[in-house]
Amino acid sequence: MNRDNRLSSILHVLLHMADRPAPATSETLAQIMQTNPVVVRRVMAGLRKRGIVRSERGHGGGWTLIRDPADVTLRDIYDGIGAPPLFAIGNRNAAPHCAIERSVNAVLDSTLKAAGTLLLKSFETVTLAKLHDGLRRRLGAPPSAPNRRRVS
Amino acid sequence: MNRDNRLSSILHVLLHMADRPAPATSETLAQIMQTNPVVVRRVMAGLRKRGIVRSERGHGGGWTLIRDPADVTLRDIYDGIGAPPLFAIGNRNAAPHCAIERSVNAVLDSTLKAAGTLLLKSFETVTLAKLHDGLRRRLGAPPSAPNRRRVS
DNA sequence: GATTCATGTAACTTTATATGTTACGAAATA
DNA sequence: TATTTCGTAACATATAAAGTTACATGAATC
Repeated sequence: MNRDNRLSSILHVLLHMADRPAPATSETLAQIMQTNPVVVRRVMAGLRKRGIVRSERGHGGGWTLIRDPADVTLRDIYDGIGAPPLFAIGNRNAAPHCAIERSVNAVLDSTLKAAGTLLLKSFETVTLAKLHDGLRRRLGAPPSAPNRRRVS
Repeated sequence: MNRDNRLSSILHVLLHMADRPAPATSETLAQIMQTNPVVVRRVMAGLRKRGIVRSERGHGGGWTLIRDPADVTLRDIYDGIGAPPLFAIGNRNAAPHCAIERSVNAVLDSTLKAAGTLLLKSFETVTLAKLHDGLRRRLGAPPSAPNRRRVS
């Protein structure tokens, strides 16, 4: 199975955006993500719908983070990319005829659902600001100030 | 991403095996799983290595559950199929050059790892016997007796 | 208003991986 | 020896993420 990397990719990009004067073009962000600008637009479109970023067209256009990094959680971003499946394992048939299989599926589903709920809860505790400050400490840099210019 | 259904499938098959006089051929189990006998052998091979089932060749051969269903947990079966990835989400690059990306990856990894550990712990609490009795209650059937003949 | 820049999005291609299939060898029983 | 059944390599198919191309839309600059 191919892993869905959008959450990881977009987190990375958003942290770069928090360190830059807005707006950043899809082209610029694509270089950071090491991918194609269309992939950037596709994934950012979901965040725009949830009011996390804004896009502007034409000269000087691009993408801008429009919410306070302290208010944006990993959960918000996860929802922004469409809340894709969390687990790589699952049931074969959604509604099997065999009663034994239905019973197995029910147990597995509820187990996974409980684990997923916990994971999403932990996503809620991680904000962009925390990540931002956390990595600054790792890098030995001074505490963050929003939107100060800084080289990638 | 394609979901890995082996855990679900094999659980289903093992519960059928617990209800049958052993051994059951790959052909028979394939019909229960609605798949190909080779797929059955492939997945059962992992369980054999961990001493959960035994295989015999030739006339009257097939697969036999050789551990007490009360001692076989979901975790054992998960390990038996090779402990495949639990999550459908993950990092893009294992070892990125960008420090920000490394930091993001580290946070995401540790979050997923913690969730995975909890999930595996819950797998350890589910045994074949519990599933077996649980579904009997659902079906209104009498309490289980090991290896009693029963139609699929 | 024409040109350039940048997003919006549909359509298609590529890639990865789980699953399915074919083929044939090895071992056990009748 | 013939039949049954597993063991396994090799190949085919299906699905979904990611990548790419193409072109339309809108905004800023000239």
